[in-house]
Parts: sequence; C-alpha cells; structure tokens
Amino acid sequence: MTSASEASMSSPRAKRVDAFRNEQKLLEAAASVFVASGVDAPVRAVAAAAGVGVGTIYRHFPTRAELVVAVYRHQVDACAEAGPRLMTSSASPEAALRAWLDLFVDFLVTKHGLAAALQDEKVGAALHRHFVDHLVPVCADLLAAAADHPPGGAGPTAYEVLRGIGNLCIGAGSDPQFDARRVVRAYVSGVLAEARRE
Amino acid sequence: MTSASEASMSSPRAKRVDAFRNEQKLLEAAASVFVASGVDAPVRAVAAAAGVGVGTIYRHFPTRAELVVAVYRHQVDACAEAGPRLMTSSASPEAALRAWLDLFVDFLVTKHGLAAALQDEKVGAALHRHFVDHLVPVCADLLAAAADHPPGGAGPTAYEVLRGIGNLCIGAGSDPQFDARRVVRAYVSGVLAEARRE
DNA sequence: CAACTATACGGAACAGTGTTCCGGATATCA
DNA sequence: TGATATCCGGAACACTGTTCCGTATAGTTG
Repeated sequence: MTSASEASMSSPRAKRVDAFRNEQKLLEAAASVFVASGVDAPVRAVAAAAGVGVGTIYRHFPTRAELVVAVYRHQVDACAEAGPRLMTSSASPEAALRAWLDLFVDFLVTKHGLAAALQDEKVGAALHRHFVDHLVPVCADLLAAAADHPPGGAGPTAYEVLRGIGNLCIGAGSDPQFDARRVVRAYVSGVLAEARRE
Repeated sequence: MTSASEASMSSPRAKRVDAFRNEQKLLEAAASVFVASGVDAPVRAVAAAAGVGVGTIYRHFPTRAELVVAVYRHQVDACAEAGPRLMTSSASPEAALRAWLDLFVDFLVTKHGLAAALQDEKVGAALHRHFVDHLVPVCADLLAAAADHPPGGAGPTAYEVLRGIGNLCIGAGSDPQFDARRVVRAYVSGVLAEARRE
C-alpha cells in the first residue's frame, strides 16, 4: 500500500497524452466493432479499427475481457442507477422490478454476445464481477419490495435471479422462436410466486 | 436419391472392420474425456485418448459437434422415451412434466459444458437440431397435459421452454450460488401460470 | 533549443484452437 | 498372392488470445 500512495501522491511523470488519446480511440473503436460483429469480435479487428497495433490494446487493457468491461461500464452503471428511480416512479413494487429487469434484458440482448461472454469462465470473470457488484444490490432491493419479503429469507436470491436472466438472454436475438422478454417474464412470475410463498 | 439407394443396396465393399473399431474407440474415448474435461475438450485430446490421429476423428465425424452428438445420442433418446412413461406413472400431469424436466436438467448439468455447447452457433447447430427434433415433441405433450391447454395456443412454446431451461443450465455446477434445479423450478412455475392464463 | 529518458507503440512471434490434406499403410477381394 | 479401395497418421493451415522487444516519441532537463 506504500507503493499505491506513492503512485497517487507523487507522480514522477503524468500519463502521456498520446496514450490517453489511444485509450479513447480504442474504446470508441471497440464499441463500434462490438455492435457490428458482436462482443466476441477478434482483438485484431478492434486494433485495426482503432488504427493501432495489438500491443497497444494489451497495454491499456490487460485482457480482452477488461476491454469489454470498459466499453460497457457506463451502461451498467446507468442500469444500476435506474433502479432507485423506478422504485419511486412505478405504480407498484412489482412493476418497478419488471421494468428494471426489462432494461437489463434489453441491454443484454442488444449487445450481441454479451450474455454469452458473461458465462465463459475466462472471458467472463472480470465482466461477471463488475455486473454482480453493481447490479445485484439494486436487484435485491427491488426484489424484496416486490415480494414484500425481508431480504435474507429462503426465496430466490437476487444473484440467482440476475444470473438466471443473464443466462436466458444468451443467443436471444439470433433465434426468432425465442423471445427473451417473454421467457424472462415467465421466469419472474415464478420467482415472485416462490418468494411470496415463504 | 439414386446414389443413396445404390449405396444401401449394392455395397461394393462393406466398411472395414478396423474403421468400425476405431469409431467405437473414438466414442468411448470421447465420452471418457468429456466427463474428465468437459465437452469442450480439444479434439486432439480425444484423438490422443483413443490412440488415433486427428484425421481419423474427422473421417468418422465430419465436425467436432457431430462427435458430441454421437456421444450423447443415446442419452437424449433415453430422455425422450422417459416422457410417455412418466406421463402415465406420475400422480399428476404437472408432476410428470416436472419430473421429466428434472431429468433433462440433470442430464445437462452433469455433462460439463454441454449446455454451453448447445448455444455456440457453430458447435451447437448439429447438437441443437438433434435435441430439438427428439425432445420438443415430448415436452409439448407433457406441457399441454400439465397446462390443460390445447397445443397451439398463445402460451409458452415447448421449444421456448426447453431452450430456456437449456440456457438456465449453462455454467451451473461451477457456481455454488446458482442451483439450476431451483431456478428451473421457478421458471416452470411461471410457464405453467402463463399457460393456464390463456 | 538540444539531448536524454521514461513511456508508449507496432507487429512479429508464441501457444492453443478446429479443420484440411495427402503420402503411406492395410484390409478386403479376386 | 497381388491389386486396390479404403483408412490412417500427423504435418500444415487459418484463426484465436497473449507476450515480447526493438523502435519511436512525449515530456523533462540542462
């Protein structure tokens, strides 16, 4: 921790501006490539789109997963912040929960392959952690309110629910016979039924 | 179709017995490797376990996915055949549906990575088709009986339900906080509620 | 303004996938 | 005992993510 305070206190030399610019270019290029080819686009494709070498990517983002996290960090945070807002603006706690989960589903489904990436042990570890840390608490509040059920009971866990929904969104959007929102709606009905039974 | 009948009618030379033996060795080796390392084990690992070259695998199974299908074909068929049996032996149609789906979940969860493989567009295409063809009709019957609902209504589709459950099983077994059977139970409750609402 | 150095860059190289290919071995038949 | 259709082994290819290091440059210092 000595080194940490040293690093943040006395900066022998600030980060070079070209490095900062490149990091920005990388984030924009990655976002663009991800919408065009899915989040499992090759690292080289992102590098090419940004006009940099692959080495530059790995300097700024030690692993492919961390680039993905960086690209979607803002949207995850926005989703988390929408929770409390919906809680007060909705007609009922259940409506708030369902509206928020719709947000979550739409987010996952529109980013092709994001839900799948969340599973892949290697790629998903970093993603998973960030999603869990930011979204689970919000979901827990909404769920407790909707189920009229003190958190900590034996009903479905907020983690369980988010993870389940994440799973349900995998591959949706590339299968017309499988409508993620429909399926999630059914799942949430079951979750609420079980939670209220306690 | 002329060539097909030719091939099945006049066999200028039967399949060589060493080829047949190798196919068998391959299936056994693959099954063994899959339980040890998951269904996403490298093709080379299966080849090594069987004591053959990779070329031999690709002669018998044109693609990695078809090897996986071949390994699990029997178990899928067994699961499909268990449907009608449970239908008559269970206390209620809903009990039959739930028991059968438990079979399905256990099957997916015990084969590490099988559920995930079902998603991967490339790997999963062959798997997906086989699962769908054999399991969806059975599920449709059980579902219709449990929901007391003539097939063809606007409720959840049998395909949708199986696909949803398949998704829910992804990564279960490597995450103690996520119990696939619990989650699936909740989902099925929601499905039945929606189906009966029609 | 002119070195000088810490920092950042590019892209070749490495390791691990699935898949293809073909020269050589071999089972089967005449 | 050949003849040959069939099959086999494993090198080679295309494509991943990731690492490495010589080179270029931004920022500092004299």
